[in-house]
Amino acid sequence: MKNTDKHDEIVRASLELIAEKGFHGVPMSMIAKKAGVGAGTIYRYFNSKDSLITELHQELEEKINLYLYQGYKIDRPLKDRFLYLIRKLMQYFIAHPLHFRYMEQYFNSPYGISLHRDRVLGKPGRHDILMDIFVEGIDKKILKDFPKAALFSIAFGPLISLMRDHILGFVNLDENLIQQATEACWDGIKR
Amino acid sequence: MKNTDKHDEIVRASLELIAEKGFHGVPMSMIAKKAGVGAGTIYRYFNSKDSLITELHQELEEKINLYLYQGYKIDRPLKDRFLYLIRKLMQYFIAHPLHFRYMEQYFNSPYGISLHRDRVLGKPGRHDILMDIFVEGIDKKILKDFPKAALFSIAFGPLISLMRDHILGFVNLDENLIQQATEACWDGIKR
DNA sequence: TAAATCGGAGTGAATGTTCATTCCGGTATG
DNA sequence: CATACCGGAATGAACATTCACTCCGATTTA
Repeated sequence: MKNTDKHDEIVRASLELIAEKGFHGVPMSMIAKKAGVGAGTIYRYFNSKDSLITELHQELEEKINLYLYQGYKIDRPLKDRFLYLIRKLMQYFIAHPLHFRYMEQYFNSPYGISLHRDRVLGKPGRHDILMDIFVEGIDKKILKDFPKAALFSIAFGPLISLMRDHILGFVNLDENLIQQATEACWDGIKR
Repeated sequence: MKNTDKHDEIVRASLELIAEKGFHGVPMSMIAKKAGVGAGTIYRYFNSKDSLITELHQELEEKINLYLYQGYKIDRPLKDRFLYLIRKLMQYFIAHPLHFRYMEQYFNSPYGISLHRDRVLGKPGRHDILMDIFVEGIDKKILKDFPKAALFSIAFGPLISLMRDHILGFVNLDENLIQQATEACWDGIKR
């Protein structure tokens, strides 16, 4: 492979623009301009706008997973592992607000919904450390015996909502708030 | 008085289509077809697609508020009032899934974000029974002393997330789940 | 009362705009 | 000079919106 500068520029520009304006608010021409390339050049690196959107999502998800699993200790108690994960997730998104906005957009789109379906209904082949925790927790009677989707909602609903308000400037997610919120999430799913 | 049949048909068609496909997935021509009117007719009732979207939202919000405040007892204890509200909200959305999907779309759009800003940052002139409960609860030291936006997120994040999964068919929101979820919401915000 | 006229709701083809995508001439690279 | 790579004008499809026209019930006129 050769010069990936342009590829990266396109990705960066897309991320910034889409996170701010949404998928439909950003024409390819705008991405091209911001990336400093010709409109046609984008199509040398991506098949379509759709695949640009999807690939960008995958790229972000990989980055996030990598970050989450750094320092993850499989042998700690369930609660510790859970709190560790959501804490890191919040850290990540506070440090990368554009990533959050992008993922949120994606999640609230047809792409994201089918992805979510695969996750919470447990499509075979998908491996998800969080879902493993849920399964283990239900099994060991530590967590409520709810469908995985419900545990996910109860645990992540408030976090996502808080993150958004933080990034939009409606609240300031300080250490105290994070502490309380993560504890509340745990209390919501524990038996 | 004039005949409002067409107006109502347009509103009904818009609600169904937009709830299912999203704002951008629904051309005006599609709405016209489903409503059984000419494309131009829509513009006799609404100035633009934008105002159709906004007016539909307002209409729904009024309906929902009306329903919520039916039977609301201002003299009950704070906790009871809070639980009453979120319970009724869930009932409403379970009974009207299209309304939920529409409101969710709206909420996750630029329109909704500025509306949310007005709400949680307390734009003067807006009167919101829920925010009153938060203010009173903080004042009486019943609720955590967090910004209103944070209380809102912690209380409603899980509900919205659960509602969505219910409507998409990922979980079944039965009485038990509702009970547990609403209690968890309260526990999340109480001191 | 019957005919003529009016007003305004309703229509949908036409318009103009905004894109995603393509294409081809130019430019760097080897 | 040949090859790979780029740019951005050109293209065509999808849409929101407009407008010249039709239709029909109400109102006026004869």
